[in-house]
Amino acid sequence: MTGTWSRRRGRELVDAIHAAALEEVAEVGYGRLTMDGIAKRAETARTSLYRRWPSPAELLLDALAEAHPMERPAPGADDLRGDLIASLQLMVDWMLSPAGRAVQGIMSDPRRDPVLVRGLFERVFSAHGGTFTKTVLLHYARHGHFDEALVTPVVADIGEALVVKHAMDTGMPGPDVLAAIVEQAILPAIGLGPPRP
Amino acid sequence: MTGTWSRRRGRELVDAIHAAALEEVAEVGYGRLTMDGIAKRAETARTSLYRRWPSPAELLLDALAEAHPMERPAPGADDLRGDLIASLQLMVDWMLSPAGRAVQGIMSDPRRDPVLVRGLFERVFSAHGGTFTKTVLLHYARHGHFDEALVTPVVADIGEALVVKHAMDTGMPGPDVLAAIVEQAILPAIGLGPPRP
DNA sequence: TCCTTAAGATACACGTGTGTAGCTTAAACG
DNA sequence: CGTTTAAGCTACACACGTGTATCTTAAGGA
Repeated sequence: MTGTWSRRRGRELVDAIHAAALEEVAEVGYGRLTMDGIAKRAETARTSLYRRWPSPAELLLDALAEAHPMERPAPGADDLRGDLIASLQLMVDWMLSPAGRAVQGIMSDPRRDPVLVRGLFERVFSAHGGTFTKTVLLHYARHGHFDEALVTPVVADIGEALVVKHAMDTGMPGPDVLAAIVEQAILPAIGLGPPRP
Repeated sequence: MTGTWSRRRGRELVDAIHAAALEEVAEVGYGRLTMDGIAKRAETARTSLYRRWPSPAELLLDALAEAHPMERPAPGADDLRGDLIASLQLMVDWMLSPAGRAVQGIMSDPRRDPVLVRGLFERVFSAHGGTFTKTVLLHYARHGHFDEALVTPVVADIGEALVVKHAMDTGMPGPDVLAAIVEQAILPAIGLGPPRP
């Protein structure tokens, strides 16, 4: 164009394309993800994309593989309620991140690729010790705060499920809602809740 | 074409188009919903669609407006657990119906139309007395089984949230999972659960 | 039966995405 | 500095969806 100008190459370019792919899928959804859209967003030529990836799906998988992994909950010693809230806050933060929004875009598509989904589960979730609240719950159960047998698959999902539903219905839950979820749903399920004090 | 053949008209044709629209959005998602796709699935000409609707969104809204409404939970007198399971089963049935699958296709799209979503909420959900489990919970609370104040927005969402999450992760929950959700998550939240018997 | 309605079919110009080819030229490296 | 690499650009043929126009013809009512 006019005046001075620089041409991106290698890592720098690839990173820009990865970022563009994550933004694109978060905004338009996996269903509308196109090479063209990613290229335009990354301000590069479509041909540069085809030189490296054969399809938007492969490109996106690459982008997610290089995205920052989500933080892991680090439960303390004696604040189950606080640590549960913190772990849900971690989840909310991740859902708001580019990678998190991209994963939502993929997971919610009726035509989501099973292979891609399995890869996501293994890399993003399982590899990091399961769900957010589960880590915290198991920690406190093993430290004798309650019976570990109470942490069933259903109970381990309560927090995440309510956060996702709230995000779908009303938007991302704030700290007050997270506290309500912990107090009114999770803690009662392990026998430590407000009902019947 | 060859031999005898009939041409659909009026209601018959409109119904076929409606059905096609619901199937289409359930299969390809709201993001990939096109007049062309609906027309092909309904085995009619695209021009016949444009004569009645200006866009896939309007067509879909019409289709949902005419779809069978979901059944309402009918709580009995003395089986809270059973009635909660039944209400969740109702939800699962609805999610598997054409209209239910269509609504999922809409709700999960990053570019979902706020107007369309509000319309859905008012017509499909609110008009029928709120969420599935909430109806049952309020019924039993008002009959003195527990304090109505315990039925907070969060508590009223527990069942639905877990059903949706399970459907996303693993597929539609079976009766055993529904029972686990009721016993391990909903009942404890209103002080009637297994923990601390 | 005749006549009005509207479904079906075809065609069009347009826009957008695909995947490939070929060229130019900036960046990186010896 | 000169050479190699690969990013940027343009063009192409193709496929698909859009929205409109036009014509034929089956269906259903007067």
